[in-house]
Amino acid sequence: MERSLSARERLIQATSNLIELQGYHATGLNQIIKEGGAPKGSLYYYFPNGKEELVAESVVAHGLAVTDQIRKALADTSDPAGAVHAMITYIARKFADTDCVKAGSIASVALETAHTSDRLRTVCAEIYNAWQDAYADMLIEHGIATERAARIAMIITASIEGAIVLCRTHRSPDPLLFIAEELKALIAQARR
Amino acid sequence: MERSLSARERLIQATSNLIELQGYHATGLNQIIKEGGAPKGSLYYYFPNGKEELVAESVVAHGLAVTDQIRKALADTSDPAGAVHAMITYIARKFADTDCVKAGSIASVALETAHTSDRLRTVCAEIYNAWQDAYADMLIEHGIATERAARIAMIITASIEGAIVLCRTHRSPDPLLFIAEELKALIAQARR
DNA sequence: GTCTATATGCAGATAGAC
DNA sequence: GTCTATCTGCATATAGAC
Repeated sequence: MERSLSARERLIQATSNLIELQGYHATGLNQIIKEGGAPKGSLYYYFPNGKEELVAESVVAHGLAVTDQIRKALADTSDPAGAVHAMITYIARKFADTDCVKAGSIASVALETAHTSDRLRTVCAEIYNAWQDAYADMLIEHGIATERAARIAMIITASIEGAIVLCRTHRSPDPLLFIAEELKALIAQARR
Repeated sequence: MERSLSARERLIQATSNLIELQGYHATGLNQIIKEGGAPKGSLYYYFPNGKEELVAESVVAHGLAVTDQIRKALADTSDPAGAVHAMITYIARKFADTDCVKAGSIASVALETAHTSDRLRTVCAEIYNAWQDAYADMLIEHGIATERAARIAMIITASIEGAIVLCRTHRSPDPLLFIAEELKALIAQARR
């Protein structure tokens, strides 16, 4: 872990990394402080509400960073179908390059906490909305009607999150590559 | 829990229900035996390898039942796009009727165990393949080329699993209803 | 602000009576 | 085959020294 970051930042980073790899319940605070190079006292100093608060901040930080990446990947293109296709193949490559782990999903936190923590459920919902809005805005800019754009943005978000589940299960980037093709076809057809 | 089922069956049923609601790590064996009405001794008598074995059997049983439902829902139709649409709206209704919980997904087990249990990861992979094959067979029967059918079957599987994550996060069946529309459009277009 | 030692509880697993 | 009592370990969280 980078020593240049503050203890607080290191804890958030470590939390993001470990939770993406292992999930929410399987990741213990002892492991987080070890990986983040900070003692337990600091954790409860910066995050008085414990694990829920630490994970909430970590999901927000991660989610907003991904939102930026999505918006940048889709900006200034004349080919929305191709841009979405390129973005997903990029995710697939990153996934393959990290031993079939890192793809930027928050699905494990969303699934594991939706039923027990309203705070974490709401945080995940807001991040998903931000991602979906990024897709929808781009589609609307290219002439797709608002309601249709919202639906296509929804299937982009859902199929990426679902494909990441399949990629991890099969230990292969193929599910992401397959849905990239089909989403490209869907968007191209919607513009006619 | 039904007293007519054997203790073994009750344990498997209870495991399926609790894990769909809470996830893998959040569901304890003590809760499973309480809900299933069986003592811990019976659990380790029937499942000597403990939680991993119990959950593996439970995922297989659940997964095969869902495979049957998919195949039945798609059999004997002249309209593949409409059949997929109807099937997904049926899942959305069941989800809404169960306080936004039950939709038949195995994503939480898949995500939580992909990195730590090869047995559970493989079991989930086989179930996902069975679902995907059910979609692909139907599409091929209706004249879609084999490779395209495999890709569409993949996006059906991925977007349903992903939409269920979104549905649980937003506490709404809308994500499933939205992807049902778009998958219908995609399949209809592929047949032309 | 930083760190360690500890409290409390429940997890999965096992031993052994019946 | 069925059941209970118990083991060991790690979880989150806290108290308090420095």
